[in-house]
Amino acid sequence: MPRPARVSYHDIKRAVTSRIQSRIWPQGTLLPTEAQLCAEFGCARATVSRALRELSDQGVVTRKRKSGTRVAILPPERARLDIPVTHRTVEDMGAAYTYALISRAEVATPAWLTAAIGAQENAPALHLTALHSADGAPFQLEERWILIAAVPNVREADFAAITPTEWLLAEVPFNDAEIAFSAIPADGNLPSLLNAAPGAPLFRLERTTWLEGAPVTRVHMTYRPGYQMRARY
Amino acid sequence: MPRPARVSYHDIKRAVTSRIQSRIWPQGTLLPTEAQLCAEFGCARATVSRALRELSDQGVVTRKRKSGTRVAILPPERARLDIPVTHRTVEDMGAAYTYALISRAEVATPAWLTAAIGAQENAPALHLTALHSADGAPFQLEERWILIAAVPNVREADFAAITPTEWLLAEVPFNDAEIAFSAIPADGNLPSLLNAAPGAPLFRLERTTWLEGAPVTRVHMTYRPGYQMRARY
DNA sequence: CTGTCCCTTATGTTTGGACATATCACGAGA
DNA sequence: TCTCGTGATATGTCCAAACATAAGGGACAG
Repeated sequence: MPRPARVSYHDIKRAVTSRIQSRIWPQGTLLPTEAQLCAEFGCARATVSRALRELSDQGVVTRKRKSGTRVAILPPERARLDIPVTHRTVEDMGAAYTYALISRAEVATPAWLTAAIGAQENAPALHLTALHSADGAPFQLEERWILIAAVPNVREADFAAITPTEWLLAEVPFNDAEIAFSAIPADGNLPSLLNAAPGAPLFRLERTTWLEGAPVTRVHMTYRPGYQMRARY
Repeated sequence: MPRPARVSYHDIKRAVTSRIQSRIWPQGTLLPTEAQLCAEFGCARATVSRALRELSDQGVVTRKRKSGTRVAILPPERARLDIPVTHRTVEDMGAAYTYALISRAEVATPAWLTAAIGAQENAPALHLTALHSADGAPFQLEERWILIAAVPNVREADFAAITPTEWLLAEVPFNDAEIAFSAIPADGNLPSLLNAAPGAPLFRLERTTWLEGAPVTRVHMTYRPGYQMRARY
């Protein structure tokens, strides 16, 4: 098989993954050193290095100085999940997106929340609920707390005109976030707002974001009955 | 501010993210070219290039040949989710892990499945159900179909001794996978097996994997009531 | 036998240089 | 006016060389 005039790091990635998948290098195997590989492929060490670094980022191999590079044991099923803003999710389904603010109030952060995110007791927060709809049918209910200390100008934001998610993305940088997925029963005002049978299972995404270690906002996004969140990898 | 003798691509990443977060470069801004940046930081273009490439991988900036590098508009909320094998999930909770095979049978792939994953009609499959427990309490119910054509030696596998996930990870490479999360009601045998109230909301993860475009296996993993799947990013 | 020091080795990073390639912008020709 | 080329430009990739750094392993002393 003729090899291209110049060997790309893509070629090396392909060759290595192929040997791993065909069990030429079973899991746990120590693979040749960068120097050996670049001799084999006839390219610079930087090229091999980049290929192996990217495979390491993907979790296909693990690398350690001096020890060398090994085929990862139990590839840790790593999925990259893109969570677009609801606006886009709905439009990608080919539906018309509409948004309505349901409630807005300044409150003291509830105790369960301060404990969960590491905020000060009774820190003032803006509490919002909003409904995102697809073709007029309820799609997602958003319940959000924004810590006013973290974003003082949130008081001036007009959340009837722009969704909290989009306002925050535009106004507030954040370093760190945590998400959690769970299944919850439709209770409280969920059945009527999301057009669900009482007690019906609903998919919920919770996200908390921090800036420099200080909590900024927490959101609960509860989807309409039957919603599935998907990802490929 | 004194700068280190040699500038690392980490320094550049920090400097760039800092300018983005502090709104010196608001979203959509075209940032200086690599050549300009490496003049500013006093380093080689390859160093700037690596920094910007990694920021691009993280979704912080978007790059296009000739056009240049821009601060990403609406950073697409990209989460990397690590889904360890159940074995590890349970042990990471500090609980004792046990596993039991509940049923094993060769069946024709059900029609809804062939349609969903692109398999042949009535393709023979191995159908398994198994229960994963933490400290003796049901933790996750696994229901799996393995296409025998894709993995002929699955007939010899002893799934009483090893979990299907771990056997497959060790035996079968795969290129491509899709996962979906949803909330489902506890019905059928779920209430008794997972110790859930009938109709209670349960979190479910579905995963399908392919090898060279041919489906290999589909699994439904249903978690005990109240389970949350978490990720940081 | 055990702990310390040092040498070796494999990966990690930077450099300065070169060529490749996508694509924007502009100008000539239809 | 519109279309098609063509050059300029910013990113994409590769190279050869060098130094940095973590860590395994052996020599040596206690």
